Amino acid sequence: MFQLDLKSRESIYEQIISQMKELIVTGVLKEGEKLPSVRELSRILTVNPNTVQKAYRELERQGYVYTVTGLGCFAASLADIRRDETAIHQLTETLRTTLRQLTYLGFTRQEIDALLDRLFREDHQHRNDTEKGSEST
Amino acid sequence: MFQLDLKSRESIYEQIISQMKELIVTGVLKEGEKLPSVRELSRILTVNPNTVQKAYRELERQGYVYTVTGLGCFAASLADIRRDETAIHQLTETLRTTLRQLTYLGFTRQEIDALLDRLFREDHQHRNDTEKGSEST
Amino acid sequence: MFQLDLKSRESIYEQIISQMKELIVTGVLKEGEKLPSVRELSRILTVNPNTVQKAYRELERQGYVYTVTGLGCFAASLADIRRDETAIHQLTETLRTTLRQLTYLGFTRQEIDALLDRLFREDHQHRNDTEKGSEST
Amino acid sequence: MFQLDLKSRESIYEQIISQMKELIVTGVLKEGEKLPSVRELSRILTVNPNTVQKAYRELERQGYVYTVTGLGCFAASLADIRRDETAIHQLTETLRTTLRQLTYLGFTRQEIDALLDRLFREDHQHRNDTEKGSEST
DNA sequence: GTGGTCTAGACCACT
DNA sequence: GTGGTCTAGACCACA
Repeated sequence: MFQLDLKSRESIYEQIISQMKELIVTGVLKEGEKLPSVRELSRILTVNPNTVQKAYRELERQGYVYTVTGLGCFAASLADIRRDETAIHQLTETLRTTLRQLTYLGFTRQEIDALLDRLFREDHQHRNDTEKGSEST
Repeated sequence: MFQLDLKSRESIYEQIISQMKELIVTGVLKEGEKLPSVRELSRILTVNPNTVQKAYRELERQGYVYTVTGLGCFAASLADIRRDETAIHQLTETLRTTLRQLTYLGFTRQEIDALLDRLFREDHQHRNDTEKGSEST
Repeated sequence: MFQLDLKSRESIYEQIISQMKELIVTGVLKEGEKLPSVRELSRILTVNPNTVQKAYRELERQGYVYTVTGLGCFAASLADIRRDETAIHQLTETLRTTLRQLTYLGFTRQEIDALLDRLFREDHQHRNDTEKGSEST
Repeated sequence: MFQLDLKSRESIYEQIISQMKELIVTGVLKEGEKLPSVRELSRILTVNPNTVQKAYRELERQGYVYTVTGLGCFAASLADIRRDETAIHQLTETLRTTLRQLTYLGFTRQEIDALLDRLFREDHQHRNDTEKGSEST
């Protein structure tokens, strides 16, 4: 379910955040569904509960989950999440920087468009594979 | 010449790296041209010399500059830089992740294409402004 | 009758307390009238009986209800409740802090007065709506 | 400089946040001025560095300070802070609840207005005292 | 020196 | 059981 890379530059709690976001936003975790408890996930990943706690707290702050003390942590509604302008703005800026650097490396507009097309096709393929994988589970 | 933003989450040495890359790859610093010395640049930017030193070392590792002991640091050739498959691969992966996250947030292929178009136009504008600015200097 | 919001940061027993207070103090629950039993309310709200129990105990401690062993929990008299200097003092202190923080954020006395006026009007509207709603029930 | 109340219902890191906000927003800590380092403040308050760290991180997230790794934490500009709509919204909601509860306790609009007037006068007095205090330091 | 992350283990309030 | 806070002490990257 989770793939932690301890050697990655991305810190553990950030990896938990981004992977949990993916589970929620792809619908694997549906609205109102309970996330594993802090202690449970910390056991599964063999990391400290505080690390999971930090990730969950940030997910709540960003509106991806909501917390009920004594009950647990639950996935928020996709409609709410998608209204998150901050996330969109950050992604746009990343995109801007990446495109600019590609042009610096000599890529033409046409080459970049071709690259994007390839990525879209691969992503589409990836999603189909994932869906088939989750169906069979 | 340089714009450091202390409030940015990007560390200072990373800002030096990306701005120096931009100067080289846009041709402001031509092949073989000498970069300011570590001490000089650290004085100009009022940052710690160690910080500039770290940026220069990383630029050399990535092939953007080469160091001649006793003489200083010089811009590498654009042809060499652009042959750097590692950089291209990393940018492609960043692009892939960013596009995927945008689709997660509900963006359609059409909306993403429109966004890319906007970014290209803004970047074109940006480069024109920069060129005019450097001409007058 | 009750509106629990699990997503709220306010804990469930606190939500029960404040809503029960509102029912008593607005006269929906009249002096001496019996509150639903702990078990009954916990079933209605689908929350843990301990949670309702905790809310009732706190309401009694604050003088809003009184318990007759074996019979249940009853609304106290408004006259008694309103003589509660502790509640008034706490609200005054909350008010003081809130007003001060608004001035910190740059609000002038005039802007705060305008804000208060708006809140009074909205509250008046709210109460009219609620009364109509309870009449039809 | 700081007054921590370990018995308070407000947690330590929240007390640090609110008191640091007050120092910034009242101008005791001016824009760009350095806050005490995490370790230093933790020593002063005899609390764990992690607790101070948590408070600083939240202050940064809310835009009251900005962080430069390796240099420290600095007060942000008042102009930026005052554009924080979230804080204003939360204070407005607190105000709404408080006013409503006062009316529940039998307060008339006139009595509440008189109370507000008293609080404004006391707060004005309080601020004059504080300014004199900081002048003499 | 600075902030940032992580572990280990404790205690609390809420359900 | 749940999440939330706190301590003690370690290690890392950055300036």
